Amino acid sequence: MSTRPTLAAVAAHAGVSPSTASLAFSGSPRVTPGTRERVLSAAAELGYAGPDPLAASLRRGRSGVIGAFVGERLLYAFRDPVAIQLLDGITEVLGSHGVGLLLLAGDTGRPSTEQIGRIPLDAAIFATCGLEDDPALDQLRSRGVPIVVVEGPVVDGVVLVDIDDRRGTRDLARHLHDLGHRRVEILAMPLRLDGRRGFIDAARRSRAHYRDVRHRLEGVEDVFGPVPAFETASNAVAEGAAAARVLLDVPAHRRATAVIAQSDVLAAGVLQAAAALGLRVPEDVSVAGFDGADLSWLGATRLTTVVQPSDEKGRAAAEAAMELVAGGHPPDLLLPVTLRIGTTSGPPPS
Amino acid sequence: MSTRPTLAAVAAHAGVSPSTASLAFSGSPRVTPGTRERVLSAAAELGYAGPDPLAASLRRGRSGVIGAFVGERLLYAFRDPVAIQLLDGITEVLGSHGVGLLLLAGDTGRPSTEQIGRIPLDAAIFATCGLEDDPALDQLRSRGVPIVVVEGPVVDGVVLVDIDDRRGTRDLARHLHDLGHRRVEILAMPLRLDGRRGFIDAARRSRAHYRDVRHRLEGVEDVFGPVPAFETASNAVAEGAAAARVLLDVPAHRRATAVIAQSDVLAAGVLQAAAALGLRVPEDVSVAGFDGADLSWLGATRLTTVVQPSDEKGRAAAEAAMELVAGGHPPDLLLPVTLRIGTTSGPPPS
DNA sequence: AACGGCGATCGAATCGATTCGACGAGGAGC
DNA sequence: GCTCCTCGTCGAATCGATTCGATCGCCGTT
Repeated sequence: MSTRPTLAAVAAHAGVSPSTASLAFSGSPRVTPGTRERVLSAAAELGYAGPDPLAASLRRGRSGVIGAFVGERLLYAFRDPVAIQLLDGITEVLGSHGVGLLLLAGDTGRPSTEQIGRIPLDAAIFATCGLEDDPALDQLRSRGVPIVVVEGPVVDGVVLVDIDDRRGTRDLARHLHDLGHRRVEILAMPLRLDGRRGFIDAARRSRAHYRDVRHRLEGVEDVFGPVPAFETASNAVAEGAAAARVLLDVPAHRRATAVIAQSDVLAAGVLQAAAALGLRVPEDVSVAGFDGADLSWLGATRLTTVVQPSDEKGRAAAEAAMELVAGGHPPDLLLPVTLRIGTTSGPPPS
Repeated sequence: MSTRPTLAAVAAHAGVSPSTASLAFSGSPRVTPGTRERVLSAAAELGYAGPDPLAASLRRGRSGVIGAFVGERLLYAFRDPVAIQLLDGITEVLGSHGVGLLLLAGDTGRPSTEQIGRIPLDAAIFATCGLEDDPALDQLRSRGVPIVVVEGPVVDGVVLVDIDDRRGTRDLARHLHDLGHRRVEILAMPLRLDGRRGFIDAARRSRAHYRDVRHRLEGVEDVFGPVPAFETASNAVAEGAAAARVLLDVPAHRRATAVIAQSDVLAAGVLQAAAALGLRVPEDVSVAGFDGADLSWLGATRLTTVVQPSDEKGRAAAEAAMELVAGGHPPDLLLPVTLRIGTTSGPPPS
């Protein structure tokens, strides 16, 4: 009893050949109901729970597992509402195909490199990590694993699922400009994960690791021209609040009339900081975000933001991955975003 | 070029046998540095990225993948700070072993049942789902996949990682009792996922799906005896707030002097509702939670709660799983919890 | 010089299923 | 009644690496 029965054993017990037994388990119509029945009951007698997935995978050349790389540490990704919706969209599609989602920490050195070599992946989705030079990406490519990248770099042979970050922020900036704002500041997500905070200069900007962050800067500049941008160390409410205290705690005549946060999470921090400083939103300062995340805990306040289809992004990425696995050539995708005007933007103080 | 090179091809190219090539790749000390070098450069020439994980897995009998079942839908699990910390603890340990984490939606019918049969798992961790009668559990057991259950049922041959829910709530209840409270109410997490809300009666309670919820009821009753308990439909802030409005929006003489929420998330909802109703905490009503989650967005308020080591729970579960895979027999585990008294509990109004 | 020992390399079996082409029997058509 | 076709079943090759035990050669020893 130390060893589990194999398909061959079941076949022998049922008095059929292994091939027939295999057909029976795969539910092929080429096998007689009676025979199938015999095989199944033989399996039941022997306590055989079905073909070994490992062996089947080897033969088929597919493991039924798709890897998702989420930034740096999983914990951070889990805290990001957008990443979560993205993952949810991915699992939704993969689940319906009977494919499992393997979580991998991207943007990091040793562990994942080793993992990638040992874990059978049918395809990989780079979900929320910059990767201009990710070793994991190269390794997977040389292994021939199909890859889908969400908001990542344009790489040959890799399917890209993107959203129109630049256009979205441009629309948002125009909205603020139309309201009369002329002095705005940007609260930026990290350009790379080195824990740095502070105003972004040209040198720093050129070392940006994340494409979406850059695009969201550019969108604002399309309307306002050069604008001061303050980089946060991570995309978190507390980070946004801390940065906003720096930006807003200055005399009114030098204060920006609008703060454009690059994410709703950061914007929530700005709202918190503004309240703490006794500034009214939008009377004293307008606040805008990006993502269209669920911020119901803000109460009656509805954030002016750019809504992106996070879950749709996940579904699209997963579907592209499935198509790649099937041997297809899905096209790159650019998903639209829409401006949603809430209660946090208004005319600048006169 | 349509087909990738195999280890055998590399071996031939390097002028060694496949076995030696394999040894070279696995970094065995039994192979001469010179030979290894020759094999590696042959691999580089042929564009061979290393042994196929699928084939290696079959031979080894291990896939390097461990499955984590999280309740119902991943999206909900992702919203739960405890579940997230748990997953983070799991990934931390698995990552250090070079093992991947496969996310699976438990507590659901079709898709996972099918997935389980097709995906090679070395072990499974049931993370946050009740499963008195989960078909996935049975299926995995009959397949011989080692299983670790976090706060799940006691099943023969399954390792249990648990926390002392009952003792924790008991300590908390005693704290409130010592303060003078005599009329308390419980705000409970769902007993099962059928979307039901309302006071829990005996019939409902007997159909409970989740053990931790039951234990947290019992802990309170150990001190106060029978106590009204209001069940929420899901563990979310908004749910807690909605339920708290029902519990608190009554004349003061009929109102509970303390609300014991079964999670910090629910407790946050209670605080929200109390504020909306104009009730001061803890002067008008004391509020307590469970988990010790990060609620820094509450500001200065520090919730009285029972702190559980969520990440430690994850690490312990993952380590137990690794030990099972290695053929060991890790013991069941009961992790301690500690009462943390914050600013939300005080004497009852006189 | 012969022998023993040791370490590097090789052969061959194995992991467990899938699948393609072949084969045989039974039924339909002429 | 004979042939042809079809449907169900079987054999055997294959997926790609790992690993145990055997082999072969080299070096040190007496």
